[in-house]
Amino acid sequence: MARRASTQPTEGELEILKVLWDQGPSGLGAIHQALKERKQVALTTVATMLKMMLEKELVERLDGPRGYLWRPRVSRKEASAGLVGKLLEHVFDGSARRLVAHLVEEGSLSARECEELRELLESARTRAGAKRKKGGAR
Amino acid sequence: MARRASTQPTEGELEILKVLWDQGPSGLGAIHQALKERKQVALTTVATMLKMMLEKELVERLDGPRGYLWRPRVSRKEASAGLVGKLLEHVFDGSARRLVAHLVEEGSLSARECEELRELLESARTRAGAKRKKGGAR
DNA sequence: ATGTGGTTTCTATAGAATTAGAAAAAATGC
DNA sequence: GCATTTTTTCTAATTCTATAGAAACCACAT
Repeated sequence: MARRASTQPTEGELEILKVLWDQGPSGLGAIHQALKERKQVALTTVATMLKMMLEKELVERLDGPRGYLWRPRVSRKEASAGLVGKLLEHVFDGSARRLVAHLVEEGSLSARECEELRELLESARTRAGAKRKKGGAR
Repeated sequence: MARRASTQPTEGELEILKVLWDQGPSGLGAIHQALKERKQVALTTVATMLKMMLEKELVERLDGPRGYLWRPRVSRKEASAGLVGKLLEHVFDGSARRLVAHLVEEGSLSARECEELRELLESARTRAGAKRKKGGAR
């Protein structure tokens, strides 16, 4: 009668990872400082979350000058893959095309971004079919 | 010492919404049936979730032939917007362009899909700047 | 009218996530 | 060395989510 034993970062954990991705290995204080900008949160809360993330192997600790430095063990890319995958699977029926279409419709892309992406897709198109690592329709 | 009072669908709720979006207003039995295809789950579990979703106003009930018919109160589009928004915000720093770039890099798009998207972006590019509803950089 | 079968409500458990106080431990400043 | 600050650990309350049994409810066929 329980739930998943996820290794995926939760939303809160993601916030911390984002800080670490952005500013590199940081001490508790620095992490707390960065988070406070966006949301009021106690120092010990951050500490507790880091501890949990350590168990989930989302971060590791390095001996730093003052206590530990916390470093992500998952890359932004890896975390993204998991989250995007879930989104695709649950909402867009596995169709990345539909996801992009959604972004376009929602106006999330500026004209310039559309342009950039067209170019990106242009070059990807020629490479696709060869590179192909695992999930064509993930 | 509490948490948000979210109105966002959870993963489980999303599964139910997905069923409702796909097959329209349905009775409990039909929903349960559809869900069972993917995961073993008890009928009462589905019923309880529907009840919670009712409180969150994610669904509404219509008097049907046998009990209620359950109907989504959020469109696929709305739910998508929320989820994609969160993903963008937390992982891609609000850059939809980076999200698409991620999809391309991950090989989530087939050559044909790239082609389709290029066309889609082509036409969007010309319209963008005029239409623009709210979140250019969401 | 009564049993049958699906539906709904009530109740409860348990794990995950979020939050943070208290206190211990460690480093730092003087 | 000792006070101060920072970090870490311990503990715990609260909420959310997922799960489902038990029982009440209701339509309806015979």
